[in-house]
Amino acid sequence: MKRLVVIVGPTAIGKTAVAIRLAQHLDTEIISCDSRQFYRELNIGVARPSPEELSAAKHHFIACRSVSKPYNVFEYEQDALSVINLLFKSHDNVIAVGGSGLYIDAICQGINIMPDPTPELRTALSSKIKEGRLDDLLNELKKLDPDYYDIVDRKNPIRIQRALEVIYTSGEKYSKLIDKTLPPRQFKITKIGLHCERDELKKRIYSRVDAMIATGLVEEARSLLPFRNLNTLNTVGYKELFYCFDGKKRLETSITEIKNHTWQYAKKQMTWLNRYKEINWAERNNFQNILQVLGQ
RNA sequence: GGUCGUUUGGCCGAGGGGCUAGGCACAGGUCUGCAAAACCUGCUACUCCGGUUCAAAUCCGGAAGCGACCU
Repeated sequence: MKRLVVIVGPTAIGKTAVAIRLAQHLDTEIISCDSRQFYRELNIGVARPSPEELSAAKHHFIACRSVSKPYNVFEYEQDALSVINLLFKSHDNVIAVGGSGLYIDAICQGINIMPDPTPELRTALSSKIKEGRLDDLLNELKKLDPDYYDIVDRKNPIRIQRALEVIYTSGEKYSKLIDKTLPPRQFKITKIGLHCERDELKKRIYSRVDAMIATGLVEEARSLLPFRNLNTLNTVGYKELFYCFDGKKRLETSITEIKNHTWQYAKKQMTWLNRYKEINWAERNNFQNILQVLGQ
């Protein structure tokens, strides 16, 4: 049976290096599972693999999109799956690597099919939220889909909006649509979680941020200023610098914030990883251990 | 040395006799199409000493720190 090796772990732990080494070892290619590395305009700030790294092993879904044409999980899942299946025609193993939990789940478990809302509907709903009429939307949701109303995070506007978008465009209950069991994948999945000590990861994050600044993150961010209102630019490493360009913050402050926010991001990634019961943990440096897990 | 002002949690900051804003940071958590996003929970401080009061972070007196001005 074909096998997808999924390498996960918090940001800056060294997933890229492990994935490349493993790709070379298994003579295969890499599917990136990083929701920010999709975008060609984002490079330094999202720690995109270097040209050397990219040529050391074939990567898919790196810099394949523009920030002005964002991906969504469903579209990504479709695309990723077809690439994976294509690769399985000539390879026994394919590697997936990345830090975006939702996207990893989409690859591993799939995601229910739901219709896309029209931009008009989306705008209409989000402007209601901006006007502070979340309660109206909640009442609407309560009426249209009481089951989801019961379980939804009622303080999270994005969740409410999403549910209503789906309900309005599909004419069905959101809770019904997400309830459908997804067919299992036709390939084996082995998840490997990279681990290291907390303080070490923190240090790695901090010094990676310093390295990003040294290699031109500020200039990269400045060039993206025209896109600052796009959601894809609501990203650690850029948003902090935008405030700095406004003169609202000093560069030093922004850099510290990037470090802190990246660390917080890493912690949130861990809470996502905690749901993977079947994960195989390995120390970040222990490649032999990874090979063992894979039975190599 | 004198006068005036100021002193609130790790940081910023509002309030101003009883019910202790808020933000950031930090810690923990949630997650089925914007996910490096969004959201939730926790974190009860008012410089010190004395006084007034049933009750003081809040009023009064003093001390200390800080700031401005004066000599």
